[in-house]
Amino acid sequence: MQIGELAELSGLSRDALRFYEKRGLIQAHRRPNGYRHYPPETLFVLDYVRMAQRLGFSLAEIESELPLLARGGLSSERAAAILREKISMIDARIGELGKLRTALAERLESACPLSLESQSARTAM
Amino acid sequence: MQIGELAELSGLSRDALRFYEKRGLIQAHRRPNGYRHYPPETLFVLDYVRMAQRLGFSLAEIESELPLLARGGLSSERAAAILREKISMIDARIGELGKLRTALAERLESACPLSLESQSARTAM
DNA sequence: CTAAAGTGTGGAGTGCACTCCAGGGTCAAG
DNA sequence: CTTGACCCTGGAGTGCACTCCACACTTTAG
Repeated sequence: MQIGELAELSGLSRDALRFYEKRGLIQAHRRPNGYRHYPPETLFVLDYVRMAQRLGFSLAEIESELPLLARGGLSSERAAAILREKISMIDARIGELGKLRTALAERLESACPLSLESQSARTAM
Repeated sequence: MQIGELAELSGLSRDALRFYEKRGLIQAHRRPNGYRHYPPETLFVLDYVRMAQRLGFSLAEIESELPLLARGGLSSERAAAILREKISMIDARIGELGKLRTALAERLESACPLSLESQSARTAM
């Protein structure tokens, strides 16, 4: 697969893909003519990157774990530790979202969903 | 409360607070000497802003709903609709996090948590 | 009265994650 | 053999969310 196709399938721009390659998030083989050639798994890597990114992780954070997970650079225990840490970060984030959801839902159920000034100190929203 | 105290209590910089004011996220009264004066509720607004932001909403998105929620600019129905929309966005996000969590947990339980290339197409991570 | 700490403004600078562009090579179709 | 679609590189530009700075005024402590 060359860059145009990958761009289309992944929904990312060619420039973004080249940028990700520079940062080490994805890799490409080169054809004799210099064109990049991607294995199909690259799509899964990109899916993961995009999802993690949408959930608030920076490319730097994604970068630091992805090679470990995808290309097995380290020991199993180390990788497992990273996974566990990541999972607890996700749990924390889910918890926060739940809190925010509750706050919004309460406000929605209350007679008057407006005005923060008047309701003052009861909820953080 | 003046800006220094608010900065300390909220964990934001004075510059960030002045920036938020320019954008309309918070408001300050002015003392005769020109100093900003904040009512204590500002802390709740800032809590909300920070939480929403950490969860991936841009200031522009937060901005567009906050005045409605906090200062009651529109009708109740409109505000309620915005709240409902926001809640469903949150639900969607929680769902995505759950999927990501499952994918990571599966990988953790599998004998070899490493290598994406070798596992290929089963999970997107 | 002076020094230090706090506040004001406007504007330039920063880091991130791209995006766009100029100038140029490659390849398949007609 | 030309035309159009695709690809390459390096570097400049963009939008967001701040952050830093210079210079000036105010307030508080000694």
